[in-house]
Amino acid sequence: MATPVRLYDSLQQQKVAFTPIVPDRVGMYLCGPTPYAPAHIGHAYSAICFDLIRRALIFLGYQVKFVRNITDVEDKIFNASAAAGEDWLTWANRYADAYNADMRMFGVLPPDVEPRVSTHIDQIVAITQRLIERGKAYALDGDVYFEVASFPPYGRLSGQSLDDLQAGSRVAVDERKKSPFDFALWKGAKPGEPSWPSPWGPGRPGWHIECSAMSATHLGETFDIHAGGKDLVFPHHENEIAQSQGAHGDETFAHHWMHNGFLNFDGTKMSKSLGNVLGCNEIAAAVGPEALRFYFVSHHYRSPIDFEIEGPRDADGKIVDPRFPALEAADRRLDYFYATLRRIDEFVAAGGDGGEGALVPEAEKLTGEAREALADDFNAPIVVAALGEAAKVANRLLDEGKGLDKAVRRRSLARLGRDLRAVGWALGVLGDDPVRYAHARRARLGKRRGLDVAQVQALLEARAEARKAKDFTRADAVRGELTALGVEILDTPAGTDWRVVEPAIAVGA
RNA sequence: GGAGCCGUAGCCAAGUGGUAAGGCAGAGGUCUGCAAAACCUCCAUUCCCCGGUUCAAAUCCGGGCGGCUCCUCCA
Repeated sequence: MATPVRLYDSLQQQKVAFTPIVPDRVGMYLCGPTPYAPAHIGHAYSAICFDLIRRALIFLGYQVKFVRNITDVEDKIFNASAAAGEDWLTWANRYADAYNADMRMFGVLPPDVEPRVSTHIDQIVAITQRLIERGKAYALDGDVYFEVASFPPYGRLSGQSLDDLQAGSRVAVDERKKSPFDFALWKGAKPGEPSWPSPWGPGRPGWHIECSAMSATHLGETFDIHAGGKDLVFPHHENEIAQSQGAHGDETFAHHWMHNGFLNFDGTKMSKSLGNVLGCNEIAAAVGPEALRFYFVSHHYRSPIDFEIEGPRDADGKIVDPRFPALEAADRRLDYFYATLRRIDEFVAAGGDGGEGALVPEAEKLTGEAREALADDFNAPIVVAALGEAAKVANRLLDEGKGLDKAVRRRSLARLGRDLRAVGWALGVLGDDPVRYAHARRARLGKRRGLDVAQVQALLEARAEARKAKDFTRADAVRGELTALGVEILDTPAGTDWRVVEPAIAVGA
């Protein structure tokens, strides 16, 4: 049986007990991207937050069906592809593929179903028709609008009344509509835009209806969890509720709503107009994709997350060669975990896992602690702390073996290695091979430093010779040269290993 | 104008009624030819401020102050 979970439900605005519709199974829908440009780290944050929740549910024993859509019929796609003189669907597909490649890089599991608007037009037309039949929508000059007044609970999710919205409206009012808040389910075709036939003439879906249609198609009219970025609460999710319940009944649709916090830069939201949008690749090249993931899961998914950017500034105050201190710290911490795993692996490989039997008590705590923390609204930061404790125990066992039964020590370390990986999986980290990770990290940092590996090797050999000859003055001098290059020496009984450290951050005025 | 979030050590960050997790940085130590790594010890009588409720509050309530967001496309 799966571990009972408490989660924060944005509709009820409190932590509630999660009761799946079918025991031990979860149907989950996440609003996916509109692929018209390369993905930025805001996309990654949302995807990673809910990938974490999905993995945590699986870790806790649930069978999860995870649906994440691709909104491939949308103005932004039409505009961008038209400007480039390319077919809109080809354009959307290319960016959808790029999005998926980026998310894979960040350890996001592919969705079980990835529905696209372009292949669900029939379902969208059907649900629109049903809304008209039920008196919740009206056709108007080839468009179809949802009539907000027909759905009294409107505004419940975002905690606003229609009156409040009316008062502060900044929307350009379309006079034909019955209410300014009525929104389009179907938009009549405009010249040069793709369109599909419908009972109201050729046209295409409005923005919100696709999620109502696709969630019902793949998860049913009623399902467990609907998730998305906090920014989607209004109007997108509000409208989804109105459409779905309008079409299928008041008790239908998502049992729980979950929203992740915003991603900010130096305290301000990321937005294209501010020019502070950061691409996925830029981050991956700087600190490695897993460090970004580790940084994200070190924060609770509902908290806003802030990026610091530092670096020398040019005359206009714009940062050149941006650095991300927090992400670099995450990268170093990740390196600690992988180094610990590597030590464990080598120890177990050399002498076995000790077979069955008793363990040191600290070596069997991790999984239980992780389960408890994840079951309480997916508290990943607590899990990260528990991982740290487990790694510390492992390093201690590796350093100090005396006074301890040999088999107990081996078993404990083998267990810690397994549990670190199992719990790491739940967070989407520590899945790489430690040796490969170390090499990739060294290569990445070496590249950033412009390191000449042959030169490093030569210096390492020179130092080894000097040490062999007990010429420690010379050995230390060579190490000084290496340090200046950013190379850190790690002497071990097995030989000398090395790694690259990040350069100090120069903060410009 | 309406709605909401947030404010915990030098920094990052959990905790949301029972007496402040964890990480980074810092100090000391073990180990080491010396280092690095790893490990050990120390590092918030206190959670923006002021009132209130309570046996008990960082956590609940009221009032301030400060920061952010949504109401328009946005992950």
